[in-house]
Amino acid sequence: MCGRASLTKQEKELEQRFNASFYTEDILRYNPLPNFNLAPTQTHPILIMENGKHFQLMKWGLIPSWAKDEKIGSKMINARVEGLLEKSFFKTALQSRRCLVPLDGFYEWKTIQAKTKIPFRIQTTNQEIFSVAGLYDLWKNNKGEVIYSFTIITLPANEMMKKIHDRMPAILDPDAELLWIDHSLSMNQSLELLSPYPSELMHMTELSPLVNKVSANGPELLVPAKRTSTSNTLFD
DNA sequence: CCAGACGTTGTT
DNA sequence: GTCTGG
DNA sequence: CCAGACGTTGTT
DNA sequence: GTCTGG
Repeated sequence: MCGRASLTKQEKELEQRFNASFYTEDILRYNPLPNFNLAPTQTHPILIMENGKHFQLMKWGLIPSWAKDEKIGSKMINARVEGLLEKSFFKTALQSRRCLVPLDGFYEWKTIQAKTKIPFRIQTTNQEIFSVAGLYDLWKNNKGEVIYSFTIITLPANEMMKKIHDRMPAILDPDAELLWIDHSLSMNQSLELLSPYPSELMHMTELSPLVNKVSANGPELLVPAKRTSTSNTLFD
């Protein structure tokens, strides 16, 4: 699964990386970056291809347009790639509402025992911004305000990720990013772009439990955990 | 046809 | 909205 | 994902 | 235990 992430860069860096721009009013009203602890329901800049490439602020957790209540969104933070074509929940989004989720890391917790979990930060080896394949939708609340929301597609874990978890987010090869949000692709063509990112191009760092708290959000979260006597048995 | 669901994860 | 179940 | 709350009534 | 909030 993928339930927490980071994008520790500024808006300007994001604009340069994707050659796309923010809406000025979004930046004035919100201040989404940098974010050291992106959690479900929080607002994140998402890249879409509507009237040109631009970043749209969206809440993490897909709220389908027909939902009566936005609460469903906080559960719909991931979509398994294996089920995308079979589930009405996601199928229409896969057809016409694909998006890129820019991140520079994500967090996973390795379960040691029922009540013991250790957080890890996973990055690409170049430590740069990468894109995760996502889906989005628009939902109207009872005031008539439009709420954008997104979900992150997950794949079976690659060899590196298997050490801590059996799923991983669908990180896209940079060459596949623009295709993923291209409207001319069929659903099947878009699915062909999704494959586990190579273990050799990723690396992970054990963190302290500071990151557990959603309210914690600063560079101190990224400091690697001090090795302890239990650490040596983590991957048995 | 209509009615009702629509999701993932982890844990047991 | 769209799919599944009956 | 984890952390934290989980409720109703009447009165001001 | 289960749901909500972030």
